[in-house]
Amino acid sequence: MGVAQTCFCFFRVNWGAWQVFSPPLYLGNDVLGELLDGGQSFRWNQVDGEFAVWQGVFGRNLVQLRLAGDGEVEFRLPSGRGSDSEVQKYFGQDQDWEKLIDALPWRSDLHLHECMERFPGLRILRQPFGETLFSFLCSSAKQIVQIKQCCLEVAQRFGEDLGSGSYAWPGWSVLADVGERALRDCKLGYRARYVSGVARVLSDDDDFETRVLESSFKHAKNLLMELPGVGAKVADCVLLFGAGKLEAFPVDTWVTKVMSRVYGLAGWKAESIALFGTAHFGSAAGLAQQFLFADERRLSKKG
DNA sequence: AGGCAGGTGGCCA
DNA sequence: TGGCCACCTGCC
Repeated sequence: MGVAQTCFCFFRVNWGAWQVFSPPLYLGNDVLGELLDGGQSFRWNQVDGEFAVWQGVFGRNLVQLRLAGDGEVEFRLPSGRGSDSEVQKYFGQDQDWEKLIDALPWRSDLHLHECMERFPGLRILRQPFGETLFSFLCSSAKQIVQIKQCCLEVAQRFGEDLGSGSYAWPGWSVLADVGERALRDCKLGYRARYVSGVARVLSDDDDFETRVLESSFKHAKNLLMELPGVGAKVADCVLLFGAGKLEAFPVDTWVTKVMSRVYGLAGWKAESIALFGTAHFGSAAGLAQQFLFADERRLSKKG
């Protein structure tokens, strides 16, 4: 429960009409929740009092989402603001997910197959690069709820007010200016030093993102890991969720658990598991990772 | 009430 | 290379 939910001083948004995606996007309620609020993005929340409406932010876009009766996903933007095509891109509509899914080794990997059937339609969001890097810098030794709080707090204090209690991510140059102390006040703890350091580097380097996008996976990962606070895990998350490099295989505690229990990799180092992941699951290893991850969290919640 | 959390970087053998 | 520990702090 952040400040945005309890304060009614924000301006109301005049929403445009509900629209569908092209090609159409069908998801179950739980899969939609997993997609928006399952650790890829930290910027989505269910709207108070409006059953099954999600509201989120990326870039300067404020978006609402809902499921029609037949399971088709619909979205809307504030009238006259935001970009339909950016929403389409964010949801990966330029990718052939059926083909990517089919290319995963589900025929020979029973566990993967079961995870995929439990979360039909799950995909990888294509989030803006900078804010993806920012969120995962905040993620170390934090749980999803806390990461969300940090992202909200920073946006609220330093980002543009988009209305309806939502705020844009402020960008590196603003973060470089506000300094480490102010970031600590946003509950970032020791991560404030990392964010501040990265902000100082990237606010002076306009084509870092371009270099990452244009580099091979391995080179891009090395580029990211030169930044303070970016190790292998954060680099993989940024490449997967914020740079469209689907071969990235982030290894966190959940993935470590599945890989040791199901794939016999107990005792392996995270980096070795990541190499195994890319080798075993192939060029869309990150998509496989997302299925395994979602299922592992489901198991832990069930108790 | 206190341990622990979706990691990183630095130091030691 | 491999292992251990400090780093912050709010939530379960």
